[in-house]
Amino acid sequence: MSKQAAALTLTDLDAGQPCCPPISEHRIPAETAAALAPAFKALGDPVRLQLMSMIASAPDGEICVCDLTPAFTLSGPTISHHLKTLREAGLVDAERRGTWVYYRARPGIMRQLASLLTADRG
Amino acid sequence: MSKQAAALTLTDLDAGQPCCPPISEHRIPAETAAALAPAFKALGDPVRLQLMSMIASAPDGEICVCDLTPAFTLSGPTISHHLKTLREAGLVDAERRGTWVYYRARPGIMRQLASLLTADRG
DNA sequence: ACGCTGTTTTGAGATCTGTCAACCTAGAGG
DNA sequence: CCTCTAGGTTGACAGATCTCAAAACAGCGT
Repeated sequence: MSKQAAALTLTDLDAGQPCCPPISEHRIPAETAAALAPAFKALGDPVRLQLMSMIASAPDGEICVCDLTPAFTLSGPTISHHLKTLREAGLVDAERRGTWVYYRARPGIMRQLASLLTADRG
Repeated sequence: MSKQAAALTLTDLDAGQPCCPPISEHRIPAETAAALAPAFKALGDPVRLQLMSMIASAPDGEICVCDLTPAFTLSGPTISHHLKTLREAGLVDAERRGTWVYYRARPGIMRQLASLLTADRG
């Protein structure tokens, strides 16, 4: 990294909606890049991208860790670590209900990442 | 990488257009995740995200490295390294014309990444 | 209280990443 | 051929990341 000044945090991105025009229209300032990069970084691992997909496409909007773990040939702690990374990136929320923990996607940030990549011109 | 079976490569993603529905609609298979994750990973660094933004928003569709480097307080080799990462992720193309090297965004992959994140429901 | 199952945390090791200094290559212009 | 500038490559180092085993924590049963 480097030194960022004002520091937009990732949770800020959930509140305001448009955040910024597509990168094909305007250069994003350094602070915006610093705020958004961690979200892309979190999606930059095959396991996490697949986890994110499973969570986002869950029929009830949420999915149990017990349904996520057996989909991979990875240990429980490793899946838990990746889920924590997605959580800290602000991409998902977790809720414990009794024995099981359920994960749910946060649509706001995903929408912002998508709009950032969407080119409105050629 | 590792050992994936069919192995979609990143350059494949440029050809076919829709590649896959949004992750909020269907789980993406492991091969798709493995193919797309490197692109997200490349965007997961603040410097590269800003570089990508500068390239994608360049007025003539392309921008000289000599215009990119002075925008950062980083050494030339470091910028060159990040540009190589973006190149290998299939996000940009480079062309040398005389003394200077020009970078240009590849719209296909960006569009696919965006559509992957775009939720059509909820 | 005890044990059992699901999930997270901790600790450790191997690999990867961001950065720079030093060096190399490509082209322009004498 | 020589020199100058624009970029890229190599080597090295500190710090981050991925993974697992072991331990800890949280609830549910009995």
